[in-house]
Amino acid sequence: MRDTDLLTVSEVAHRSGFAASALRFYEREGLIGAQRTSGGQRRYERHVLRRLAFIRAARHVGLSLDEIRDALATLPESRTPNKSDWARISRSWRTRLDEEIAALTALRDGLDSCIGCGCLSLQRCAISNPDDTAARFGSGALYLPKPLREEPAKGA
Amino acid sequence: MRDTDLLTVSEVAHRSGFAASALRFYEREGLIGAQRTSGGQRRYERHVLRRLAFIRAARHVGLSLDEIRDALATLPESRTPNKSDWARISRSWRTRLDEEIAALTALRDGLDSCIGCGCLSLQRCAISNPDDTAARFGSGALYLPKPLREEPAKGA
DNA sequence: CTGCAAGTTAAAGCTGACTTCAGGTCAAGC
DNA sequence: GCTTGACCTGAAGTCAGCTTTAACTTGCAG
Repeated sequence: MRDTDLLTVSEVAHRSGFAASALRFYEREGLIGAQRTSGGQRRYERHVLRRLAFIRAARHVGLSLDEIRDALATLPESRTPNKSDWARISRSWRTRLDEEIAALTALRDGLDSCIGCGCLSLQRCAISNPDDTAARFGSGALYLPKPLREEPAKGA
Repeated sequence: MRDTDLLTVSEVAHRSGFAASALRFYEREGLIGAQRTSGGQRRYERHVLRRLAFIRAARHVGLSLDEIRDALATLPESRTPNKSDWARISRSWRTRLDEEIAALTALRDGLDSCIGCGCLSLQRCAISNPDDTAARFGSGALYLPKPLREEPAKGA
């Protein structure tokens, strides 16, 4: 019973909530690492769970895997990352979320006035104008709660 | 100079801000329609611009093309949609945006406490826990402002 | 030592919202 | 009538973030 402190793929999958295929994908993408048995099977150190927790949190906040990889790369390699490392690395998410909330709030408020006038004018409407500040968008993959996706408001 | 009131693909593309390829795509998907010349080229009626403005606004709010098609299908076919038609159809976006804002705010507040403790625990952290209410996410394609996507906060 | 669940790989597939390409046609100014 | 730019179609490509598949190997309980 040696290597009791190493975890198999299915153990990590179960404890992290990620599918085994996602773990392999993350490894290929350089987000996590793993040791191998003599036979070539993956064996994970326990700290990978914290890394995966970070990845999940970051995905929720809306970071791409590229951004997450960059963030993880700033962790010290010489020692096990501690609480303040994780705190530092996730502190800037605050700003990001604030900005996202502000953008959505601005959109909502613009919508209110648009509903009032019923315009949706390409020239004047802040929401539909492709050149408007509020309309210069990319396709961020922000994760939204299921309810918002599965019960699309009928009638709009 | 007949059919002066009909628009070509490039005119609609320029005035709506959508690429010509997107207009053809939207037509295939049943979101917009077009007349044809004897030679088979598209000629758009002016009201397609309002429809496209609606589509753009809806995309910004985060609706999928499926949802947009459903919404457009509720417009009257017998007459040209008026302001109150467009207002009705976009009113429910308010609720949707409110929910999205609430979800992000909850996430941000949870993040604050997580930064405080530096935990990111799979068992306890509201942000990284895969089973947590706040963590049951789908992959909504909410459009985020470019700045948020192009200047990923360094260090996280 | 055997049986079989769990693991391995590379490669292909999926979703959504489009864009790009190849190969050909149309329309309008001169 | 000719030239040229705008337009046509169907099919394939793109991107992210994974999942699925096929064919094969490992590792551990009995």
